[in-house]
Amino acid sequence: MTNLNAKKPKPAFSKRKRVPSAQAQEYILQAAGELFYKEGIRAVSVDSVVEQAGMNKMTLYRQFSSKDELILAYLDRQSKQFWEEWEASLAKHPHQPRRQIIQLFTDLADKSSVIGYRGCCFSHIATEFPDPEHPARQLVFAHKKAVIQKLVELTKAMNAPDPEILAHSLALWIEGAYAASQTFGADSDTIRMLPVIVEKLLDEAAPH
Amino acid sequence: MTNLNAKKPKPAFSKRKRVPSAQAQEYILQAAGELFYKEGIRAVSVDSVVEQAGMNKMTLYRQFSSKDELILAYLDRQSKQFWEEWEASLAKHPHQPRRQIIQLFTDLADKSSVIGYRGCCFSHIATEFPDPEHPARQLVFAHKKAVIQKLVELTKAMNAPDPEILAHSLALWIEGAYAASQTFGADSDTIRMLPVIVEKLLDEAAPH
DNA sequence: TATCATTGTTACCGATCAGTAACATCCTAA
DNA sequence: TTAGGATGTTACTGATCGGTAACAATGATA
Repeated sequence: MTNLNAKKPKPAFSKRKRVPSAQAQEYILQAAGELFYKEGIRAVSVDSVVEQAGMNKMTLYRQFSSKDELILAYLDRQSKQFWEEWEASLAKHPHQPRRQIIQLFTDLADKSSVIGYRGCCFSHIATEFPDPEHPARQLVFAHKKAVIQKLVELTKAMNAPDPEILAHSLALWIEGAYAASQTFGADSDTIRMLPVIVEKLLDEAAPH
Repeated sequence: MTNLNAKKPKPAFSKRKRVPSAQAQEYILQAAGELFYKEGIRAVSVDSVVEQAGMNKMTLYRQFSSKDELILAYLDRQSKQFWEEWEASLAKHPHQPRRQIIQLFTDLADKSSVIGYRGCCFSHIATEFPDPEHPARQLVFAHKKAVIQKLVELTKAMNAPDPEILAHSLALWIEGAYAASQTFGADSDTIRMLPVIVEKLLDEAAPH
């Protein structure tokens, strides 16, 4: 009752296995990736990340000094994965920028049609963290800027008369697809039309 | 010390003014509108809404049975405002659907360039409430569907050969503009190009 | 074998959250 | 004048949040 400092002996089951910090970090980032994307970043507690990872909260806080830092690590991972998928799309049609662009959108439409798809995790950040000065927002800014830059390279490579305009048009559709996939779910007319309208735009912007 | 049930007499300043419930509701919805949009819905507490409104928490809970219900009322308001602005854009060029569409995007670009603009509050909901069955999500779904429907009406009115395709193309750009304005802020190349690319698309989709 | 940094575990902190009970005060209508 | 419903105010609940202290167990190295 009054013995506030009582130490419970605890059976000390010692079910615990020692996990090297690098692997623990991996588990935690994987769990964070799933939960943040599925449920939203603010909605996911550090405790639930830890539980999903099968780790202990202290283990997390020994790797990441705060939830914010965990979020940054999460975004870093997502960005790497994004560019891997991007390059995978391009690799299907080497040196054919027009077909590469169409492939990007076809793959995007495919991904958007998977149940559980929730759009772009970077856009989620922009919504969930209104302060543009937040470090996570800076990562979002850099990421989206890089996407436009890569699109410009592609539209230049296909000799579009106005590569900037075309690239921004495409970038807006990418963003739109992210949003639409969230609103309308896996079965969306808009998403289904996406590759078609891109092809039409490319035809008109730079006849081949 | 131990007198837990002590009632503090309170000077009873009686600074309180009685406000009829309808007006209280108005104050609360106005405060909720500002805060939800600016800071995000999950990030805004009921207490802060109440404080911003200059009301008391009980006053809020006598009008809205829960925060969720307040959110629904907030969305209802935003939807009404959205359609008012939409109609205002159309009214600038009666019976000229092509110019009406361009006006919609011009006005959208203008709004997106205002400091503090945070994109589409309905898209925020989709991000912040992952459960598609959430009543707020249903409102978002209905709203976005209505937008596409209205766009189809416009593209049909301008005798586009494929009004559905054109309408969805435009809808994707609207969504994209919302997202881009958040990422890049008030000074965005993408947003600046928006009216131009729309005009180009309209020219090519349905020559006038 | 002894050392000691690393890892595992529990219990806790103060803050904040959505929501409510209980009571004080006011205003209107009869 | 009075009764009673509407409104104002305070203080509270139980849950959850991000983050930490303190200590126990472990295992590689010397």
